[in-house]
Amino acid sequence: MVRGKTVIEKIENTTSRQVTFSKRKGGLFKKAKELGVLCDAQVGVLLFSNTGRLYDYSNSNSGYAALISNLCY
Amino acid sequence: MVRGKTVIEKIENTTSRQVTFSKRKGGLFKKAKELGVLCDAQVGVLLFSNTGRLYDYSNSNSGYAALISNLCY
DNA sequence: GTTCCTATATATAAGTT
DNA sequence: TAACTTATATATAGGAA
Repeated sequence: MVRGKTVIEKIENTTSRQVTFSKRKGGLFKKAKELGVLCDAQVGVLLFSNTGRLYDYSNSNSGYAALISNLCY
Repeated sequence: MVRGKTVIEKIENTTSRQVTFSKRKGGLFKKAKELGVLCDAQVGVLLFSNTGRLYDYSNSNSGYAALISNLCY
């Protein structure tokens, strides 16, 4: 998005990929949080990095479980 | 973010809130998709609007269930 | 409820420390 | 590694249809 337009394809360089993951994870969670507040919505975001690590965000009063529960019933 | 800086608090006007929800939902899903491609990550996003409607995005090969499954085991 | 327009706010790639 | 900088790409508020 900046010094050179970003092409949306897998970043092959491991270091760059991890840096981008960290930055965009922060951006995505921020956007999710804003959407929840602005629109009075329940929001959940799940991420598994390609190293298998889990990251998540939720603004649900009852945590992620409540969101999942809504899915199932 | 444009004609007047947006304050992050609940939008009281119902019409405006729904329009913003629709627009930001699109933006959030797009960001989630980009993160998945750029960083080779599995991504899931769940949204419940305040009218109770469910929206979701996932790039998991096996669908959202696979992401949830990873959470549980 | 969606889609286009466009001025401006925001996110962020690459570089630097 | 992680944090800061900043130029630029991108998202988006408000308006209109």
